[in-house]
Amino acid sequence: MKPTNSLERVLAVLEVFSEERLEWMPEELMQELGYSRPTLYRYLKTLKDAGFLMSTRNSGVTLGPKIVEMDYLARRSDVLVLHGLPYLKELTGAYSCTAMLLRWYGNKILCVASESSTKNPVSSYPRGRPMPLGRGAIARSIMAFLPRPRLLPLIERNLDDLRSVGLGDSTQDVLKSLKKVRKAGFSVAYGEVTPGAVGIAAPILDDRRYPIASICVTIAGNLVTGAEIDEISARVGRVALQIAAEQTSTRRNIGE
Amino acid sequence: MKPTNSLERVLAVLEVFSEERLEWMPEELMQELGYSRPTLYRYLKTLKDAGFLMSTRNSGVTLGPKIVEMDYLARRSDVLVLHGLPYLKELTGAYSCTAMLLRWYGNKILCVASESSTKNPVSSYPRGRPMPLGRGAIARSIMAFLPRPRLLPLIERNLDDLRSVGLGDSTQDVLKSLKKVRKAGFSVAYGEVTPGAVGIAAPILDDRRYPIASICVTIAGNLVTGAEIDEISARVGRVALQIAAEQTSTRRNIGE
DNA sequence: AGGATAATCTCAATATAAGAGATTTTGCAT
DNA sequence: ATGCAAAATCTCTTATATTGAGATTATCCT
Repeated sequence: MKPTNSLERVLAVLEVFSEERLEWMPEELMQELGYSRPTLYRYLKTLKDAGFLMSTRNSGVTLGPKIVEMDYLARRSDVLVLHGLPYLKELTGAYSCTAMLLRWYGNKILCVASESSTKNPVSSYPRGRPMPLGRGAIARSIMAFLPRPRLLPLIERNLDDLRSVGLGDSTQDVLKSLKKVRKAGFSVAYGEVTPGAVGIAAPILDDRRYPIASICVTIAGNLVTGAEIDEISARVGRVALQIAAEQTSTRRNIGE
Repeated sequence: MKPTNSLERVLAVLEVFSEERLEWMPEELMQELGYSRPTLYRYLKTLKDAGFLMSTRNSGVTLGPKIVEMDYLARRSDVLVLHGLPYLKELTGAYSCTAMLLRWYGNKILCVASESSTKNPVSSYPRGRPMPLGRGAIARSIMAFLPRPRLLPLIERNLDDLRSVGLGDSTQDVLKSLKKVRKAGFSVAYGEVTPGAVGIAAPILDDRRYPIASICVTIAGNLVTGAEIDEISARVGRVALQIAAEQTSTRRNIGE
């Protein structure tokens, strides 16, 4: 995805920030993005004036306060979060666990809401943190419902991980495993992302049965029996359906 | 600030989202921003592809998942948050209260971190929520340290609010009240923002004594005596100085 | 299936981004 | 304070990308 117009080139500046690289110097950005000095500084000025970036002491730049403000608004406008939160609370009320809501966007799985009822959660992905694609119940719950052409390249790219968690050796085997998940409607993983943690996830599908998100309960493995996992799985699956139902019914009356 | 180039015009699309208006229809955006149909749709496509916006099922747009992801990164790169959080925990550990860290940017006071040690906090501004400028200990703690030319228009614009909380009837009176705050180094407010809540705030100044942020403790009024408020005030003031000392960062002010 | 609404495309006119290099401003040490 | 080096901005021309009216296609909803 190389930028083709100036709009995308400005936005590309924001794309370079990552967990590994939270601060950039102008020189580095020129290098990384291939922009000339005046151009880069023009972009930076625009982004800083809008609050998307701010300068640091050592003349570097980091993400700015406008982002913070917009995330607050995003929390309030995301129907998935709004509808889902009560269910997360319900689940954390029922079990000593962490319950999360994760969106499937681009090629990422992104946590958008997270609730915990345990002091030291075995695994707590906070809002905004992307999840790995190749391992864990969440990834599988989503992949299982992706259309083949979308799915295949993902499997190829993550085959090593998928193999290591026992999904199968070949693409075909993985597809077979995913078919089972599809049939069950949920997915369970034992310590794939965090050692000792059991993850139970169910996809949230839109009216075309395309996965838009996943709901997941993470619980310490030594706290639950197999029967309990079955019980929780069924419950998570039910909740996923309920959230999905509420999503598709969000219609608006025309004519305001 | 009317957009002068295409970069600012794209970003202006993101500016229209507010707590009152979380979702926009393309038609409305054309109207509001004055862009032609193809242009608006081009912008929307760019912003959606980058994840800054997403479409809703009624063909409207809302803020998208990229925002969520970037806020996660922003939390990890903001030295104010990183240095400040332990102090917030210290304060919520010592008192049954809410402790917050708020940035001064543009003409806004924006909460960037918030911790509570009480079940039902009397007032809990979450991260990302802007604070009113005319009332409350926080606003005053910052205004007291603004240079005159920057301060005067702010006072004029919020004179009604400032008057109603007893800061003075004229601009001159308000200036006098703020001078006292400046001398004390902190500010206390009784139920100005939330009825029954006492707010105690101290500014975080950069090396030029320009306010970049404020730290605030909010506590239920019926929980504290006057003496305790004095104690907390001194403590909040000390913490503000400590955080300021640790700031190796933001020297420049953003969004002038 | 059909009508209405939403989104995209075409293409000419024109405004406007980009960059090399000079210049100014700022940061920092003495 | 003073001066030096690094950082940021400016100038100005060229060429290119952006724009919008209107037509066209895709999508939604009954």
